[in-house]
Amino acid sequence: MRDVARRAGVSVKTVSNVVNDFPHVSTATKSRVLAAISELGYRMNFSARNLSLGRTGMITLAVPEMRLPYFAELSDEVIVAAAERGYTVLVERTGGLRERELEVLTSDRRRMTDGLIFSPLGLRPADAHRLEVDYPLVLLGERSLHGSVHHVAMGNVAGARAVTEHLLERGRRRVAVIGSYDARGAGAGSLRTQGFTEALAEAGIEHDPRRTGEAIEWTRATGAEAMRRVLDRGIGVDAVYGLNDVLALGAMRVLFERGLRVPEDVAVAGFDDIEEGRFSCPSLTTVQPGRTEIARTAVWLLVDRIARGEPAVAGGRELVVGPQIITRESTGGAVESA
Amino acid sequence: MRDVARRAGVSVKTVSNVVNDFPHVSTATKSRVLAAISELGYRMNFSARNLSLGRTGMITLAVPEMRLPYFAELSDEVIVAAAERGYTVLVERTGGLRERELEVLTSDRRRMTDGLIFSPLGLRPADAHRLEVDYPLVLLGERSLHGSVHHVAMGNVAGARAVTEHLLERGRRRVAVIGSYDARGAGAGSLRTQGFTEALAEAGIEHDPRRTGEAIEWTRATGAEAMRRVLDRGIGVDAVYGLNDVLALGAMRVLFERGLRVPEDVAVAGFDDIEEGRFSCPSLTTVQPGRTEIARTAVWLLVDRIARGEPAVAGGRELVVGPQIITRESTGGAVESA
DNA sequence: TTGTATGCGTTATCAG
DNA sequence: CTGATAACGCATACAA
Repeated sequence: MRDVARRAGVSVKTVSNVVNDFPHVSTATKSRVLAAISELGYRMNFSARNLSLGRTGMITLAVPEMRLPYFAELSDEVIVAAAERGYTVLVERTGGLRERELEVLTSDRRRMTDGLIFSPLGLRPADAHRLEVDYPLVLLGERSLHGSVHHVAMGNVAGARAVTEHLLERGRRRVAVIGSYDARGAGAGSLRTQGFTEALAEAGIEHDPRRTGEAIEWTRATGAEAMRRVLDRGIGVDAVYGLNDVLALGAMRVLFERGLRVPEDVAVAGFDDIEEGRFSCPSLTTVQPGRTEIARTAVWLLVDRIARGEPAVAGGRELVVGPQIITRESTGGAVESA
Repeated sequence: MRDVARRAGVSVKTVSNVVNDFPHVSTATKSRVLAAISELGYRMNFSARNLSLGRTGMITLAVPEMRLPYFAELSDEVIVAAAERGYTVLVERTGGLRERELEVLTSDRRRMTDGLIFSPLGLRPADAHRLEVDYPLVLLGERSLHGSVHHVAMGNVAGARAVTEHLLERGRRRVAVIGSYDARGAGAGSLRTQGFTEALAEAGIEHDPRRTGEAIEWTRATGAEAMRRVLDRGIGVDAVYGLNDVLALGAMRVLFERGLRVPEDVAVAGFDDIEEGRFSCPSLTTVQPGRTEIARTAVWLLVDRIARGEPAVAGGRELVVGPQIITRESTGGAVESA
């Protein structure tokens, strides 16, 4: 930049003004500077700018794994939303492990960016105080672990309720649930289980715990295993609710292997509305949690907080995005959209 | 850091030495400095370090879209491999658009990181010279667009050949191909088409172009559309080769809708070995391109080049990772592993 | 082994 | 509207 200044016969400050498109620059000097810039092939040094500005124009997105379709699709949305606001996204992979999640919150690497959008999975309620960080933070995806942190939640309970009710309306009474009870009590698992339980209770149905297939990780493989365990107990099942779509798809795979027809013998529903479920055979009834809105809202909240330089621990807002049930072939096709 | 130095009664330099774990520091002063650091809650400023060092410890990964399972799984692997080498990954989303891809190569944002791992999709051979950049660059996934750039390729032709031969060995003769011919000639599409064509030719079979379903984008939806077009031409089809797995799964969905059984009526195979194909109904025969090895190799090549500060345009190496065919239910189950 | 001085490339301040 | 100069926080000679 100094070279450019010399070549254009102006000061460094003026070059900076031109580069940053500041208002008070005469057209003449501006074009002279621009000429010098292109002649010298000058490119700005971001590290220097970051140091001077105290900001980096990057935000961190911390998710369990990219290979989980929900997080892949979410990341896409976050990256797009961030780009709209002029931010680039640094991805941290936690594997859903509590250790790694705590590490991300305090790591040095995190400090390279202006803020964090964090989708915790392994964190327990007892870890809530660890979320009182001194940088902009927005939590994603489940119930607030800590009231003072911005948080964009999905309607886990409502969605789970609605989809369970849908199964019951289809005349199913022996509904298996695939996933984890998540005894920690704050995660999506327990909330979705809660919605499921509530719907059953309301219909006067008692859930037989033998129809619960637990799964710590939420993958197709663990969903399949959980489904096998339930079926192997020899208890009748006429519907399966997967706590998310990949679990449901894993379960569906096992039903296929055992020669059970979906939805004739067993209806299947999931949660997340990943694209895969629109093309599975049969296509999967699910809950659309409002992923796009969640991502956009999270980015906006974070960028706002960054812009106004607020301390992160001040008045966190909890925004809940409404879920929408999408009925497809796996429960017998469209009936209603609640 | 100055505060820490003052508090510990040493110089800034000494603090820096401690933080960076330099050898020649006495244990006494070291512990005194560490104490001061924790008392003051000091954290290093990365922007400053980056400015001084001229490196950032970040690399950029440019992919079309995260929601495409292949790239989601690839990203996961790259992130893990980068972490092993102490690097963090910044994700750029190109959408597979040529414009965006060219932009990524020269953008200011790119300059925030030490190097680029780039999976081009829209770039044409004519754009090859645009790859002569002055920073460490590693290309991913297809044939070399430019000889002087490091490049990790998969065995597209060999894999496509093998999987087509597998279909032919199963007695199929009317094989449809779903995807794009990619007339630009350098992309995975044309290479995989080439392998397909070669295998047919070797078996003395002439490919009827009416059995080609083109698709610019490679998604489940475009795969389904392409399959529909082929079937609607009324020409017989006893096998389908999707140029990648999501295309094949989209095609399989259409076969399902039309009441065609897989593999009895129509055998189906894909390319990529995404996890989804292991759990689809039926499970999908495919080509495992060596994703993990590709990601690891790319990261190592890039980090090496960064470490030794070589100009990017010097002697690019092309490494080809061998593909492996994986036979599953969609072609009638395991027969051989080539 | 540790301190001092200087540079990294930008932005901000405050004159002019 | 523009220029000189001081931060920004750390690393790296080189000196002690």
